[in-house]
Amino acid sequence: MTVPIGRRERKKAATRKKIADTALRLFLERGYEAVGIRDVAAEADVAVTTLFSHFAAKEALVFERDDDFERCLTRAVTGRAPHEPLVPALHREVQSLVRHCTADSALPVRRLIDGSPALREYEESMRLRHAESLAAAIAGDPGLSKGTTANRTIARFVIDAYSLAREASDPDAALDEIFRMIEAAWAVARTPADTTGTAGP
Amino acid sequence: MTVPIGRRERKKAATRKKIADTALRLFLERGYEAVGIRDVAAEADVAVTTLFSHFAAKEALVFERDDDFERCLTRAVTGRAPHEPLVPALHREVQSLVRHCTADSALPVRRLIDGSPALREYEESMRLRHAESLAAAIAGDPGLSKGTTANRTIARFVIDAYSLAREASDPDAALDEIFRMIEAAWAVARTPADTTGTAGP
DNA sequence: TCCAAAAACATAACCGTTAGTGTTACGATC
DNA sequence: GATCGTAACACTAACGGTTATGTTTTTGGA
Repeated sequence: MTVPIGRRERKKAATRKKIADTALRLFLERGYEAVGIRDVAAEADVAVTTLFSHFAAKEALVFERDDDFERCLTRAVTGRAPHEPLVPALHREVQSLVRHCTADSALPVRRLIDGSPALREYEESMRLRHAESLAAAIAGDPGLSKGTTANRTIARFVIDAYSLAREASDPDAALDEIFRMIEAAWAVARTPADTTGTAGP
Repeated sequence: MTVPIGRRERKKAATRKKIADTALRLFLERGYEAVGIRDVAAEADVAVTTLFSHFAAKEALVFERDDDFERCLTRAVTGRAPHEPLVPALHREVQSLVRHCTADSALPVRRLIDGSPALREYEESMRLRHAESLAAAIAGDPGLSKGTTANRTIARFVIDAYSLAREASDPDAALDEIFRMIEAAWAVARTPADTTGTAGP
């Protein structure tokens, strides 16, 4: 009843993990492009079709923990203290995410990704999906209603902040600056009913 | 001296055009994924290798005129009137680009792109490159020096504006709103020397 | 115990892309 | 105008990611 995880799901998870671990190890050892899907499958002792039943593409083998990213972001919106303003909450969360991925322990994987165009491209297209769900989370917050365009725009800007800060020489400083810009942008985003220009009576 | 285009270059351009035209026609007729590279090559009466010597990838067959996009953007920066502020110039240019691609004549191609994940992904990764060269153009302007981070950030925001406005139900209105946000963001971006916070004397 | 669903499997193919290896047509040079 | 280097093109064959097809094994529950 509680969490009756049966043998079946446990085995499935184990297989998935074994594939991911094996793949990452091989990629780090020999380089991403130098390792074929068939190599990974053989080393993990599974069939190629099994591998693809767990992972949608070769690139996905590297981004195992990536729904985490999405969850962290949306939770920063939906789970923040009542009346806490949106942008600072996102700032904190993105800061934590950037620090997490610029940490020394994550360096080998980062180098792996940066070294392969295919992986970089894949990552960017993931970010777009993340931006969409972030926009949805913002849209779902009754406290702040600024209109669809404003929500989606801010969501994109936040994702940009993550990706730009990561590449900067001083990620923390860059992130501060970008979020100052985002704060200003959010401040002037208009509410749905406000269809007038900038003029007042 | 002037533009001595020889037969060779003319033939090359003709081959390229024939391939692109054939590809687009087939894609529109049967759908992008339903047409293989070998189909295009056969119909254009060239070898597969020839096709790939003109186009880096299958997706590139659809985005023939895409350096235009990049050129328009950078020219909007480098070629604007002296002392004309940056953001409005970019606004005008992006507006023109959005209108161009939401025009009725471009609709079939847009549907083609939106209908294929591969094409959407390819387009987005192009946009990233465009953002980089836009950032470079901004960085190259002696009139405005706000620092690398600010430049790259604004460049990304502008690209976002294009991509978000295109998908909006009212592209013009959405673009106006987004550029109001960008204007605000640009206004608070700090100059390279300015390492202080928000405080004044 | 037996059944239906789920998971893993094996094989073979499809498709984009590239390497290797010529062959032709052009433009420049003498 | 004959020669020569080279850019463009062609053909074959392969490589690597991905998918279709159909089969066998494992598992949870009736």
